[in-house]
Amino acid sequence: MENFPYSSSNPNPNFIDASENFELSDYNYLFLDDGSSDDFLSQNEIVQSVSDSSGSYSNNPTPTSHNMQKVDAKSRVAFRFRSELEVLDDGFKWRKYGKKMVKNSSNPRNYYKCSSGGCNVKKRVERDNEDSSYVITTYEGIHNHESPYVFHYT
DNA sequence: CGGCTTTGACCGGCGC
DNA sequence: GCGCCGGTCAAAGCCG
Repeated sequence: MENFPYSSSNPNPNFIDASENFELSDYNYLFLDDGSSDDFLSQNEIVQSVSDSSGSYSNNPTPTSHNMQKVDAKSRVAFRFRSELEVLDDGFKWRKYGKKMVKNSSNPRNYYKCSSGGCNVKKRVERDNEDSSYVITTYEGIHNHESPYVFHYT
């Protein structure tokens, strides 16, 4: 879990605590975008890349220090993990601003924005169409503040 | 009363 | 230009 790609830009112990909601082996790092191009993978392509690789991600980038740096530059990150709850507390306050049924999925997609003032980070959450015990969460942007639940040990 | 959800409307990009 | 599709707005309602 020390390779959690968001840890460098958003140190957040509470997110790691959320691991009790799913097995670590069920945690799948999906996609990382440096923002240099706009051809973000469609949701179908993301789901496809998961079912194809069945747990091992030889074709996908792994969170190295190199692309973690890229995350800091732009950041668009998708995760897929087993969870009964759609929204697990990742330490930030989110305000929902939309819900949409997307094509090729029977499940709705929910749109959230970080409710902290001036912070423009967005997040979208949807269930995996083929295995509804999985949840796909996509983060976009970098918080201009740290999590209100980060504790400092001095 | 203030902040958040809910929900349909609205809008912009893209393909035909 | 038109309609589909995904993303966002905002009015109304809900709840503390």
